[in-house]
Amino acid sequence: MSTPQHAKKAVQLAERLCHERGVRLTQQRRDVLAIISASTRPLGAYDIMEALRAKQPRIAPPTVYRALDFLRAEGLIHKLESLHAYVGCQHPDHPHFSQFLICNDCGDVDELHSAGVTGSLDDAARARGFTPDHRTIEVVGRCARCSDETSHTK
Amino acid sequence: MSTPQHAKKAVQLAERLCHERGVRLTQQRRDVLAIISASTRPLGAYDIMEALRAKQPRIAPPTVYRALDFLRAEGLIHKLESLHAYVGCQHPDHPHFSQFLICNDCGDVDELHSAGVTGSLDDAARARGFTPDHRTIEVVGRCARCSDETSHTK
DNA sequence: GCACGATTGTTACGTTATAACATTTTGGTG
DNA sequence: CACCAAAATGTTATAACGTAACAATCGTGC
Repeated sequence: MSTPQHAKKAVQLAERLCHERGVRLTQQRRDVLAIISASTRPLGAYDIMEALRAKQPRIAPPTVYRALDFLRAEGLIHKLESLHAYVGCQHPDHPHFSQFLICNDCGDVDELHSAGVTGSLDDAARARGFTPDHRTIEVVGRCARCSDETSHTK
Repeated sequence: MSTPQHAKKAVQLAERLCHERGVRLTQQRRDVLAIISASTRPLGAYDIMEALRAKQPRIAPPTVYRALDFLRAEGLIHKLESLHAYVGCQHPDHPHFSQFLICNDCGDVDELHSAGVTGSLDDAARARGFTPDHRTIEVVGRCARCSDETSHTK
């Protein structure tokens, strides 16, 4: 799912989107996005900082968090609250609400965009007079691949 | 919503449930539950520790986290991942999946139990071959009361 | 009483995140 | 081009959240 090619594509798409939006995808931000996009797993901020240090040995936490804030604001990455970790967005080119399936076994994350989930949640919220702004929807469990592995006798 | 009476009732109910389940609601655990139940707001672990120190000045973090772990395992409290904070459970007497509405303005939290939300989320997950275990569903926005306040001219 | 598991105490540390202020870079304007 | 203002980054320090590891104590059943 996440390969060097995938990372390159993600960065190229981000370049285009940021240009269209009149915001600056600086080298730092590009680097952070590339690191996240190249990973098959969610990365913590300090993991990202480690990776950045290959290029810039003196990087400090605020630099990383600022890049993460920017990328999140532009919808280029998502934060998984239940893991304190970050993943690339699968569809950064249009606004959407996501749900995440996080596998306990292999650590892989799948990003969903179920209109039914968002709809029923927003309905339930509005029934209480609540106006939704940001949604955090994460499911921890076991992915299809890992379920298959254990259903076969090893 | 959360008053001293409410806190007392929550503790009494917890007493009964723990007794039925054959687990021990010790003084520490009772104190932590009482502190959380008496608050109108989600409390961080260190907030709780501060409150405990009124009785026991030498409390350290592990003590608090152990009590929180117990109370969560028994379904007596919930953790709000997006706030790193804890709230009392509204319906500890039967197992359920919750969704939380978190007001950006006043900080109040409302606990929902929408079968529609859980159902559509689990459906979406299973459609990907994913087996759900634990769910984190939190909505940040503006509650009814705070919306009312600003719609009236001040 | 005593043996055992459960609970709590204690010390130290790991991880995640931000405040505050200095410096540099960038893009527009005269 | 030189200058300015805003944006971005650097830097230092610290806040906030959470756990590992081991010792001491408590509680219950035998």
